[in-house]
Amino acid sequence: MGRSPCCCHDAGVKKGPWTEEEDRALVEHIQRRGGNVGSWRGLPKASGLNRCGKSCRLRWTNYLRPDIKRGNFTDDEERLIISLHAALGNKWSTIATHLEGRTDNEIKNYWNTHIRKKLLRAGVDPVTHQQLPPDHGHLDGTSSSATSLLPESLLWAAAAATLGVGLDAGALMQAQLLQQLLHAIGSNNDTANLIANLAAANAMLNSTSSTLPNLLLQGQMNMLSTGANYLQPGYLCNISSFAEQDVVQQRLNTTACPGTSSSSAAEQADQFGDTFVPRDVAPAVEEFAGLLEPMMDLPGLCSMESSDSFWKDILEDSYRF
DNA sequence: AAGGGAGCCAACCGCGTCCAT
DNA sequence: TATGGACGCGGTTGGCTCCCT
Repeated sequence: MGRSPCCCHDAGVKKGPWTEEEDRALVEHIQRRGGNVGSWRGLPKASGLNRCGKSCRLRWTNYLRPDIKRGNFTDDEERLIISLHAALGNKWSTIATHLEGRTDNEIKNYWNTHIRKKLLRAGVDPVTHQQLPPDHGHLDGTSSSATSLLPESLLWAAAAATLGVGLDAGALMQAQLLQQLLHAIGSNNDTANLIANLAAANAMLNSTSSTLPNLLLQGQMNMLSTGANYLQPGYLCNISSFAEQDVVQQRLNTTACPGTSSSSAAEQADQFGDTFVPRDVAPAVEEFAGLLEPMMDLPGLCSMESSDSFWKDILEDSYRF
């Protein structure tokens, strides 16, 4: 399967920055064809451009396409990129499909020039998304308490290992969303981290690419609280509206004294009934439960008896909260 | 004002994959 | 099944701009 010589190697084919005339010629040509490019290889000749077809494709997809979003990345977009990168790695084109109007090249550049440095400053390895060793030179000399409280790398690695093969990116996003929520839950006494992680989770929920309705989150948390039973139910109440300011405040008040909640854990667990999962979304919740079912197999990945077992760590951390 | 370093980003390069034959 | 053309992707480069000295 030999690689065909690219037309870019032809003598006389123009390289480098595109001129306005070239842009106009490319756009007009594609518009004349009703947006249907056809063959990129044949495009330069058909449009009268002295460019390689590859170069034309790149110019169109990265710059001239009408649906490209201009301007700075929003905080929500940034968090979504980080979450997706944690789940997918350097799959820029896949990540780009989750951000409307953003190109893979743009995301890749933004990652390399902004996010990467930001993560390093926060003491997070931008490749593995794990906490860097304490002796790593943080620019601000601090580390994120939320990220250090939960065994996130284990959680995510196990979740990814379990979900990654059989499920699509939407399911992966849901697993990552769960991670964000666990972060939020784990960020006791750290309002900034709590809100940041809730916002990240909320951004994922509101993402146009999210494959599941927001309400399904309730099903997810219900399953986790009753099925896996590794988090105290009190923390999970009404989690879908968690990011609302008043609820955040309520959460902060509650977590200030975790043991002094007015209602018992059992009473709070009851709230996961019809109150929080309305009957009209029950079929959707069921569907989502099916998607997340592989996560229920997570304990099987490592022994409960093992001293470094995954679930044991989770349990210990959750009870500490 | 000028020079140099750093940051940014559009564009290029080459490999992997898909698909038609 | 093998082959080769075409496309798409991720890594890299190079030139422009900004900022600092």
